Amino acid sequence: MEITQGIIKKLSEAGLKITPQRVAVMQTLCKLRMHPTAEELFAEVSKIIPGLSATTIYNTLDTFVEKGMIKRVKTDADVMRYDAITEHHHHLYCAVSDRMEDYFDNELDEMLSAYFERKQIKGFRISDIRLQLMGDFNERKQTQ
Amino acid sequence: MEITQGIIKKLSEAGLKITPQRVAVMQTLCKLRMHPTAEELFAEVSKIIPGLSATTIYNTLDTFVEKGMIKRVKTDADVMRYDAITEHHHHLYCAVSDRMEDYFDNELDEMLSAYFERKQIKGFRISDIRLQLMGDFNERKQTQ
DNA sequence: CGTTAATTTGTATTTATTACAAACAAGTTT
DNA sequence: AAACTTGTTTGTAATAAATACAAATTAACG
Ligand SMILES: [Mn+2]
Ligand SMILES: [Mn+2]
Ligand SMILES: [Zn+2]
Ligand SMILES: [Zn+2]
Repeated sequence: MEITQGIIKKLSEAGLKITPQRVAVMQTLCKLRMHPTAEELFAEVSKIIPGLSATTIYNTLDTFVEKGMIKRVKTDADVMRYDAITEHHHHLYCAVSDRMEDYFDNELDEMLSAYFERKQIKGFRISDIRLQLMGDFNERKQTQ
Repeated sequence: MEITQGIIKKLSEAGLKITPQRVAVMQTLCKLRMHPTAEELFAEVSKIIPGLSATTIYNTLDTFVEKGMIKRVKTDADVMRYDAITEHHHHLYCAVSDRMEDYFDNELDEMLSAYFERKQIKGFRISDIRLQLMGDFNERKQTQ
């Protein structure tokens, strides 16, 4: 399992013990590209680790966030979501379906850094520019 | 009270009954420029309306959002926040202090619409572009 | 005023998340 | 390999934020 090896490496680099729970959570989060909630992850990871505790999901996600291995993302809804992609990127988001997709755009990023290098904001030092592109996915047939 | 008149006008335009609770919530939300949470609003509005129910805050905010009179905003933390400003704008946000400030920038907006008019995203139609500028407010003396 | 429908309130409930301590297991030491 | 140590997981209980619901209240209208 190539993927598993990568995860194990990441875990030990972060100084964390390699547990089946952690491996499974990271694996699942990488697989689900939908920015799942803790509950969604709990359901999914439980398939791999029967008897898994919900608390472990929360613990694990918190730990991963602390170590910078994953990121939190928020939508307009009242649940925290998680993102396996830690590299800088933006999000496409449809408020109606609460669906969120990743958006990478280097040209955009360069344009924005150039812009804010020129136009400083008084009293604020920017460390990261996140775009949330609101709109709708041209969902096939809007039915369903 | 000029301000109160404006609020009353907005309420009736939205087809809502003018209640002291609604007026006080809107008034307070406009005054607090900090994107308060429902709980913060509850505390603040309670000063004006003693015996106010927390439920009323939630009801009122939901109604206002539905009518497009206010907006929800989210930070990395686990609470919903509300914004009296419905005009298009962006946010400066410091994750450490969980502080959020408004950011208006027409030049930026024009640059971005021009950019995305040219560079279409397959399968997604943009309706709004929201920037979250992460960073830190040059807080005087970082102490406290 | 009196009527009516919308709104508010209080209470109970749900959902998401966190706190905590005992049980357990990963990684290290011998 | 067995014992040790410490971090991790688990289950349960608690909290926080938000929602459901029905009775009490009140704004708006005639
Ligand atoms: Mn806003
Ligand atoms: Mn919550
Ligand atoms: Zn993402
Ligand atoms: Zn704002």
